[in-house]
Order: sequence, then C-alpha cells, then structure tokens
Amino acid sequence: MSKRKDQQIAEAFRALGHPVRLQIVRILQDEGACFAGEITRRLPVVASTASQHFKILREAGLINDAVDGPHRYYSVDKQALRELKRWVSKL
Amino acid sequence: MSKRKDQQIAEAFRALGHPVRLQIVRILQDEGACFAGEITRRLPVVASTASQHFKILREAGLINDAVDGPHRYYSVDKQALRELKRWVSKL
DNA sequence: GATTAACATCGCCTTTCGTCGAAATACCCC
DNA sequence: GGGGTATTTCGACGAAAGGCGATGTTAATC
Repeated sequence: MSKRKDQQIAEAFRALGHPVRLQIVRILQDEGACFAGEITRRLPVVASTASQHFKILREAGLINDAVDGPHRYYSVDKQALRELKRWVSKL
Repeated sequence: MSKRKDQQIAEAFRALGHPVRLQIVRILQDEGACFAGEITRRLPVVASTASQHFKILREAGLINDAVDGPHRYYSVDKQALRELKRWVSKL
C-alpha cells in the first residue's frame, strides 16, 4: 500500500469529481481526440474556465495534449485509465 | 446521458478524491465492516475529522452505517461500488 | 510586421473543503 | 440518575477550488 500511489489515485479521482471534467473525459472517450474549442463549445463554462479544467485533468495524468498549429488536441491517456480501472476493480 | 446520474457519479469520484477517504474505503474493503474508532485509529486525523470524512462517503452513497450500542459500524455499499465499476469500465 | 484566431494564464472574488478543539448526543453500567 | 465511552455536530480558521474577464502567447494569414 504505497502512499505515493495512493496520492496519485486520489488525484485522479479528484479530477473526475466534477461534472464538467467528467463531461470532458466522456466527450474525448466518445469522439477520440478533439481540439479544445470543439470540447469547450459543448460545456456550460467559458473558454478560460474550460482551460482550467483541462489543466487539472492533464496534471492528474488523465488526458494528453498535442499542439497542432493554433489548435490544441486533447485525448484521454489510455495508460492512466487502465491503471484507474485496475484500482477500481479491486474494490 | 442523464445529467442526474452524472451528478451522482461525479459526487462518488469526488468522495474518493481524498487520500484519507480512499484509505477508509480500502480498510472497509479489506476488513469488512468496522466500527468507527477502529478505522479512525489507523488514520492520520483526529476523530472529529474522520467523522466528517465518513459523512462525505455516506452522502455519496459509498458506505453504509449501522448503529450498535455506543459503536457505529461502517461498511462499503456494494451496490454503489458495482455501479461505479460499471461506469469506469466504460472509459 | 500587423492582424486575427485559438488557447492558456493571471488576478480577483466568492464558495467550499479540510482540519481542529470544544460541546453535544447516544448508549451502557454501576 | 451519574459517570464513562464512542461518535457526531458545531464553530472557527486558513487553504484550496471554481468561476469570470482581461491579458499573454503562439501561430497562421495577409
């Protein structure tokens, strides 16, 4: 029971613990990678707020981003999701 | 994609998004039902703080409690955990 | 190189969280 | 019913979250 790992898992859960962020992950899951504006368009918050949520998900390791010209593509981090699933399945 | 459900799922994730609460759920998972003091004894917080964490987990529907004399037994809510697993597995 | 577009970050404000110690509650036992 | 034990609730506080608008940054376009 590593404390380090616990911290990471808790951070991941915390990141998912907000309706907007949950929505972001689901959109990415459904559509695959999307650029930020496309995601933001479907969220009930302004762009700067959405960006904050992206940051939290990114720092929790749940999503990755790739810059492409003026756009920024986001996608789920499959590895992180796998670990999360593994943790949850042990419950 | 019901908004209602999303709210519940987000609440459950949020509840798990704190190291102490993660620890509580794991203790209950490992040991089965425990009374509050037994759990608190292993946590890095005082009793009143632990009680707050129990409350959050209870309100998120993740654990159940049963009064037994001066003690209070806590246990994980298997149904809620099943739902959570189902949700996560879709990611 | 100025302009526009797409995002991110900053600054600010308000609300919620996390924690503690103190007080309240519930129950048991003498 | 008085004292003791287990647990929750209350009250207070600093810390962090979540929101917005304004400002920065980067890159494509003219």
